[in-house]
Amino acid sequence: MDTQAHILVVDDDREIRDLLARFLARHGLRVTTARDGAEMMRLLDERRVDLVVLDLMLPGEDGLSLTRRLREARSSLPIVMLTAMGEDTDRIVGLEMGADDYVPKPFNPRELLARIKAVLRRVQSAADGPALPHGARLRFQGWSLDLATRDLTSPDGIMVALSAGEFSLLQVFVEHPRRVLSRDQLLDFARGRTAVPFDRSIDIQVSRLRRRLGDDAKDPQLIKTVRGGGYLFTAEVEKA
Amino acid sequence: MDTQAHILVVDDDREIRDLLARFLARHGLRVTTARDGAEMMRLLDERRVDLVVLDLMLPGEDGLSLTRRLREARSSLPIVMLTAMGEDTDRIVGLEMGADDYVPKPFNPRELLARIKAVLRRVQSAADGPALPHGARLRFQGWSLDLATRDLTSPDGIMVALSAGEFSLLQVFVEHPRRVLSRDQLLDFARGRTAVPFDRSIDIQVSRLRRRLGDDAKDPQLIKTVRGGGYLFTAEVEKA
DNA sequence: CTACCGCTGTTACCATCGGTTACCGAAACA
DNA sequence: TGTTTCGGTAACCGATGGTAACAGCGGTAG
Repeated sequence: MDTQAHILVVDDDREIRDLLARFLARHGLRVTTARDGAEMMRLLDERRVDLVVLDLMLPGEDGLSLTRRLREARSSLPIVMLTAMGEDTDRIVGLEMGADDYVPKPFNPRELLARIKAVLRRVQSAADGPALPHGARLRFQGWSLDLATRDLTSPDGIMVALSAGEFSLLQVFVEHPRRVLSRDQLLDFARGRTAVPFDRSIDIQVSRLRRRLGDDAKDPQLIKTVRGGGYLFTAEVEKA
Repeated sequence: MDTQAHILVVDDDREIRDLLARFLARHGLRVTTARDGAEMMRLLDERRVDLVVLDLMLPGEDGLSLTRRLREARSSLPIVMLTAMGEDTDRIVGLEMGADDYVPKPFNPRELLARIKAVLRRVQSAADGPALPHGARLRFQGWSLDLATRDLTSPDGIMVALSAGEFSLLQVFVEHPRRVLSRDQLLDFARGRTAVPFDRSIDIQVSRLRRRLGDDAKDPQLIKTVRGGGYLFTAEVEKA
């Protein structure tokens, strides 16, 4: 990870959350915590997350069900599961798990850290995991974006060249359409960093992206400005 | 593992097959499953398989008998056996029959993975690397690359000479298409070394490879630059 | 042994990208 | 209406990437 990897720890036990947050942060990871599945889902929507540490036993929806839902929604997001030691659970975990790895409780934080790093390394090293499927194109208002080849095609069929920064910003927009994204969120998703005090870099990139898309800031069709709030990608996005 | 090892899982329980297929695939292995001995034999005939995970209890011919037959037919093929818990006799017999390792049920997937990897390591260090399949040609955007003879043929049928370094870089690209590869990964895969501080050697080799492929860095069709990330081979690669 | 040649990495120079600063106009506020 | 705050973008500059030129190395021919 060129920047700090961002770990989301989901556990209902406050002590464990705090312990892990401190321990992992001390070892160079960015950590956010969530109490339950609902909070996890909300955070995943708002921040770029590189890996989830998920407790199997949670109030409300349990870890297994959440794992299944995550696999459907964000198939490639790595999951490390925390399981209680009983044989029953072990069996269930063994059978149902779609997690990338798991660690039995009570666990040694160092072991958890090692497994997190191993999973991150694996995900990052291209040796496994299928590539993006061919022709996984997204369409919006006549435009067409291929996430695998990073090609953008205009409504009249002309290929438009995007710089890396423009592409990643557009990717964030098409993956979160029709909702207001704050500058902080955009910076987090697109660049994996947080804003410094007078940070205008997102404004600039939005301006440049609008130009590529032929969008006029004074009468925007695709990217609307929400004063005091952020930006809004107004088009409907469909997979094709 | 320079290429993905291919594991054949033989078990009559569908849940276990699916669980293992997903778990092992997540950990960098290629997985095929079979329901019984007959299907296993058919698959072994059709594909290169590096290791078999074999359930002892199977409908029809049982695991022990299959192991014996495998040892006669394909003596060196590694076998990891799944045995019902507590049946000491089975384990002993299994090992005597020639399984390389066994894992008692109910098993911990991680333990199975560890044993599979251990066995693969063992056999791989014994006999290094299987030979390339003869005449395995890869095609992408009209180009054709023969991994065995290291010949590259252009869309108009002209043979293009590649230096050793250009070939190995191209090989890395065609084996990992449609994903962003960092300079570190490319250097690691293609040269087996890690980058030193101001290392530009990959940039240079990419530039030279682009020239061979007639690709323009300013409007690349095959190898795209991802600023701050690495390079991306955009073509779809098919085996022919 | 020597001269030559092709391959690979280093150096150096230039183009492009992306973030910062600065300035301006528009919107919100008083 | 005057003031303040926010957002758009031109202009600038450091960082990143492309590649020509060169140097070192090993292989090969004479």
